[in-house]
Amino acid sequence: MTVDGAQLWTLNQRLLSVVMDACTEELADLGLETKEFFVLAEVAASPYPAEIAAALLLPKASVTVYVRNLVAKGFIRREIDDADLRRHRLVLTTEGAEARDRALAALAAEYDRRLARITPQDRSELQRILQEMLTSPA
Amino acid sequence: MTVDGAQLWTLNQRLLSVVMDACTEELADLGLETKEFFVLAEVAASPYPAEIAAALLLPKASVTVYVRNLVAKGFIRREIDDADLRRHRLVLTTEGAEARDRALAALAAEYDRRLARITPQDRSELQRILQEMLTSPA
DNA sequence: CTGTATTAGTTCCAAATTGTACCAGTAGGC
DNA sequence: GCCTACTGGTACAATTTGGAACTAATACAG
Repeated sequence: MTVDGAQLWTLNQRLLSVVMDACTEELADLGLETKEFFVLAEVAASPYPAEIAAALLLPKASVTVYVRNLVAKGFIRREIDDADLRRHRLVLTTEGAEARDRALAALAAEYDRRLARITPQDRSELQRILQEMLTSPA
Repeated sequence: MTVDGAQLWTLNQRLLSVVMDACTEELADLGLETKEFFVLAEVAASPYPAEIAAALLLPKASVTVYVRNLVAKGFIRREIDDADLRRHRLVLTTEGAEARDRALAALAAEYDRRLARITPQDRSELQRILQEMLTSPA
């Protein structure tokens, strides 16, 4: 079971990498770097930089950079939080929401596509292991 | 379905990040940086730097760096490939194989543990979506 | 009120990452 | 053989990333 866990983890990891890599160009067309996209996609759920950093396990300093870029590109706006003047409440612009939705759609499409396209062995292995893991919870 | 694909991707992505993050310290105890671990775990399947770069979607220059570190730590050895003198055939040392196995075990344990521990909503959502995706292939 | 501790966000700069240019070796045409 | 095109790996420079120190604002004890 330990070995299977490792295989599962590896396969899953690889699948996500491949999907992300395949979408990099599409994201670039939308004007988004990979990391910027992660931040953009998180803004609605976590409207403050500190929250984003915690949610995405990114250093605060990095979030500062990505937020700056996203603001410069017009995808988000900073507003001062009246309740706490230290906070920068982040707001999606119309363009930002649209770019995010397109990006997520591209990612989802690629994910589905790849799952059907990875090596048959890898795929059935992934399916078997996920199934097993999900049907016999610890 | 597009939305679900995006949710699935996001949840999965987050789960893997959290697992990796949780294991970082354990890997460090084994003497491994995260990226180095990826390379170490790939050596058996892809014994040449160029193969590793292709498999892990890493730049060749980065693989050079990680391989150098792994060699310095005594986890792998470079051998010249008699059939092609440009190639560096990479060989796991005993210590390397052991470190890799320990690292994979740690990762697997953490993965199982986290799957049982993420937010109940997140978890059932993940389960539902994965199930759906896997039982109705495109 | 003050004083102390904590938090949000940024800046600074060292460290990690990676694009590009490079050299060595291989493959194949002629 | 020679020449050209290509591949494997590395080195160096330029960019990106992130730890630590910093400033501003809040919280809350006394």
